[in-house]
Amino acid sequence: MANIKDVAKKAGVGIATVSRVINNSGYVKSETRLKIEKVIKEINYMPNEIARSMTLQKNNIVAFVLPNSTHLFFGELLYYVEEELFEYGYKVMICNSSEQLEKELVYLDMLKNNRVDALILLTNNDIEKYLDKNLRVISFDRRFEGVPYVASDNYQGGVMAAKKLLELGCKNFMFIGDDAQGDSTPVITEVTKRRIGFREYLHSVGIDNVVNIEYPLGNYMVSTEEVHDMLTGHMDVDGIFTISDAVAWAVIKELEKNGKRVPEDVKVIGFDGGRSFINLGKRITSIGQNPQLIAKAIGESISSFYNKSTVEDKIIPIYFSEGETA
Amino acid sequence: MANIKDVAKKAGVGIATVSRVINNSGYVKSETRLKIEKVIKEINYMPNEIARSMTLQKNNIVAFVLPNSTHLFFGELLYYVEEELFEYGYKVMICNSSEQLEKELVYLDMLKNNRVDALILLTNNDIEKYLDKNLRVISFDRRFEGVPYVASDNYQGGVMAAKKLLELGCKNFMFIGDDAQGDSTPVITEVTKRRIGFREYLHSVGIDNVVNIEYPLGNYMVSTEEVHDMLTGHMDVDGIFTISDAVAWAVIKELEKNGKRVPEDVKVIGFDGGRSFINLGKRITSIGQNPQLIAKAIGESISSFYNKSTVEDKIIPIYFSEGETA
DNA sequence: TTGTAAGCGTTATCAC
DNA sequence: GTGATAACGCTTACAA
Repeated sequence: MANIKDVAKKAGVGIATVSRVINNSGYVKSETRLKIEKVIKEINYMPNEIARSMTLQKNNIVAFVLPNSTHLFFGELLYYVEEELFEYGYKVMICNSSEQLEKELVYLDMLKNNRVDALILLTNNDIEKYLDKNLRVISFDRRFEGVPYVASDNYQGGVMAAKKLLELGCKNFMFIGDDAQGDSTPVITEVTKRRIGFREYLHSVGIDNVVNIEYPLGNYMVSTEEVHDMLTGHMDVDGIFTISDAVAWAVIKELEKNGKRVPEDVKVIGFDGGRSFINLGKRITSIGQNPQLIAKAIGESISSFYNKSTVEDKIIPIYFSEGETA
Repeated sequence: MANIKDVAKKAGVGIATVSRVINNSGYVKSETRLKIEKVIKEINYMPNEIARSMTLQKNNIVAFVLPNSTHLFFGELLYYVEEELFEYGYKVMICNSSEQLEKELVYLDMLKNNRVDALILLTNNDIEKYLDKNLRVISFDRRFEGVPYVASDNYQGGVMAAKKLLELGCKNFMFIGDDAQGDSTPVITEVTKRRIGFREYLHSVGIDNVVNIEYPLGNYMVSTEEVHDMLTGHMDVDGIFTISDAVAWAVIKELEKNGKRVPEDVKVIGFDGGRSFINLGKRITSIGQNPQLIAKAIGESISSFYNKSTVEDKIIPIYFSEGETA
């Protein structure tokens, strides 16, 4: 493979001049430039990016660590993050951690190794002790001391769901979502705020008997049996808010199996935006997260690492997504 | 950040010795090794991977170029590819090309740039003229002259679907899938073999009046209107084989809208494995592709680039996936 | 404007 | 066993 020396020799110039031409930097007589460009084409020269990273101490690669890219919402987010960062000239390395701290740490090391310029971290693990504030890490949906984060406005999402169910005349409420209460190391994720917003709003209008279902953190899907157990003894609820559309869907199926009509008898609101479930026959009413806006925020944050001294936290608005289940 | 020189100085040895310790290569007195390891821990040294890539001319990054990672099957494939290559020590860079040749070429350049060691290419574009056989490219589901490929046994998949529908007593057959016949540059993808296998098997048992529906290549989903048009005038068919589960699902919905019962009146077999549609209420009967096996094959091929002179093409077996639509 | 040379942090060759 | 030193291919002072 041809290198910069070959070009310089063949064009009868120094390598510095070739470098100036490639990078459009400094002064080059247009005559010389033309000659060099001709040679570059002739011998089909391409600058070696590894060598470039070496000198520049930057490789324009960002790693996105997430539990599982086949999860509906995460997959969408990955898609938009890649699209957005591409505009900035960054390439995205993907890491499906399967929630394993060990695999997450491998990528954290890659950041320290200079193999990637920044890390987007989407995790429920207790990774705090491995992070420090001068690492270029963006956290999504989770707060770590000193690490900039991006999150949807989960609290308002909860409030919005509560308001909507009230508006529709519901009387008996239920929230279903994962939580860390049962864990040995309790972690407060941003996601928890969906529950908090929901319950606090209901509390503010004098409703306190909300049925609260919690299952272990990080289970992105629930099984039929689990849903069955969750609903057992609570067949009187008529307004359910779930932590995700995937869970909402499972709940709706179980309700219908038990002879309940959705939304006539029970109204169900999910979370994420209902997009991925369009083909399910019934479109889920949902609080929508906007992966495109989130990706944009992440892109800005990453580019801020190199342009600003501080990177701001960002809260992304959610929206109400009309559907057929509430 | 500490480098190898710092370690050497602090340990009172040469950098070559440190390098030997890090890489476990060559002879090092165990006493010296201990001393060096101690220093490495003390100053928290990590070898700079960019520099290493520089000398080794290898960076252990593979780019996976695919149309869209949110497509159900592609997303699964991406997941397993990442998992499999991780075992080999490779990291995966993702590129959603959105079918744009332009974006695919950016990644092809990265391969020539040394930014990635190999490329996994999943495309319907006419990228042939940009490829050459000494590039480390693996193609999935598409054959390019001189480029090793991995594909499911699409032909047998078509045969399997035909046999099954016959076995179930179907008389009037239909195939729905994309194809390049209408394109300016006709491209034969491996996927086309699903159609060929299906039709050839039916032909071999004397059935030639198979209704053949084709739509433009690369549309991974079809709209309600398109499906409506496809079925118009063909309400007598009772055995349908579609190019993907996503299309199968759209077809089933349209059939039911027209008062047909599936599978009682019409039997439908999709392609991909029906996994992603488990929650749809009805599980699609399907010819399954095994993303895990495919990923394994891709991993082997990529590692062969560095160990063998030739990389073999690989055809991955498909399987029949029992469902409720045939 | 242009070229020489130092430096980026490794690995690997080759004397000692 | 070990340590200089030459690559690897680029960017960027600094000198000319």
